[in-house]
Amino acid sequence: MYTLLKTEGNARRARFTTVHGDFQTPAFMNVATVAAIKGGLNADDLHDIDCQVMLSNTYHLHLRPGDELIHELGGLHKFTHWTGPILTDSGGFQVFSLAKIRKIRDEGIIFNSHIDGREIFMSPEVSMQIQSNLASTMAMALDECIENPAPKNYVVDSCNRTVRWLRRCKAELTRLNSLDSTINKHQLLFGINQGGCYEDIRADNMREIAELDCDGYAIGGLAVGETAEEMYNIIDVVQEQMPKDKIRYLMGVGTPSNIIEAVFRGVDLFDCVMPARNGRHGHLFTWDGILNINNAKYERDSKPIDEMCGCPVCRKGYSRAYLRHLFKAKEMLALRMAVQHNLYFYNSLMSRIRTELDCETFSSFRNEFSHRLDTRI
RNA sequence: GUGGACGUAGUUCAGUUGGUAGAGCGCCAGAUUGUGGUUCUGGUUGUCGUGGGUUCGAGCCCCAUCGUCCACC
Repeated sequence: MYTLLKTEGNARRARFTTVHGDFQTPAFMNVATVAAIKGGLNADDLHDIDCQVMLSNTYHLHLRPGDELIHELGGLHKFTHWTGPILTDSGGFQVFSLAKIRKIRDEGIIFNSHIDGREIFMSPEVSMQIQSNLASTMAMALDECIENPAPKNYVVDSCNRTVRWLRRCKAELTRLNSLDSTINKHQLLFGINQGGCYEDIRADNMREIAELDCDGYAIGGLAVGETAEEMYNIIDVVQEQMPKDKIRYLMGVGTPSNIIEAVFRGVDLFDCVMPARNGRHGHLFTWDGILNINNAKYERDSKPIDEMCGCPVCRKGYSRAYLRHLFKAKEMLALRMAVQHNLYFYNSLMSRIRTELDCETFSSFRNEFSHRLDTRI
């Protein structure tokens, strides 16, 4: 349940209530694709970095270890020891990211496994069955994420198909939630808006899926090739058509600046691999901008990554010089510390945004930080 | 002492019959948006041990010398 607490312009401050506890929005979901945060963080570590929501992936967990196995072991919460809310992505993004190995039909998607090449069929019903087995808090509808730019007639056909899939997802999830064997009988369903960079298709699509009364709505298919300005424009167009009383999730976005700009435009929820992936490559987020810890200038730097940061790494005073050494030595501790820092930074960025909204000072915060946080130092 | 092998980029080593000195690693940077821990893209690096000689031209051939290593005395 979405409870709006405050607004500032289009920006929204709210609380989202689930069977696995509440979380405060705007929020960032920490990505654990295969039920693990890459970099070696477990559920206890997630608490230490102020994570509110964990995100896992239907496609990846279906392939390995298998959703039926996770169901047998009591669902993702028991499996991972994470007790808070979990959102599962539907597998739709893999149509985009693994595009070389798939066929899309009206019935569903045919993948070849990136692990062993075997053929996998993913229909809206199958995706819901997998996510029901995983017993996540929130399930995503199966969609097709279209690359930008794409021909208009293809985008129209694809969006129509994604809407038909959403109806099937909703019917199937209603059925699954009523079964005795289902672990989470209150699993929520989020519909996904698509439409590439075409304003009219985006708006029509959003109006159409809003009528289906989902538990939340996502904007998909952004940050996949278009400019930031095009992305912000699409968010402006879509949010006009989004229900005011439902949570809004911008999928796969983004940089700190992208997030601030999207919150400004009315988005509540985010996820992105950037803090984890870039962290693994030594790019660390700070309140002064982004630093690359591999750079020679940090060789003798005894300061923490960010003196303003309260993460488990900075709080204890581990130095930039030490982090740089760990990266150069290719120690796994480097990955762990970098990911802890970056995810904490993202979670604390969201916390800061919520505080600014509570105090009605978000727009001045945006003016001061939106550009700065994405700058390289 | 005698015989032999080897000295080329920070490092390990290629380098054809004598014809504009190369690679891997490292180093220095950049990229990354519903995941790429081993990924991708660029860039930097030379008294070819030293000194002579032959040659139009030498990392390569010849002489000397220094150094390292091996074998035998």
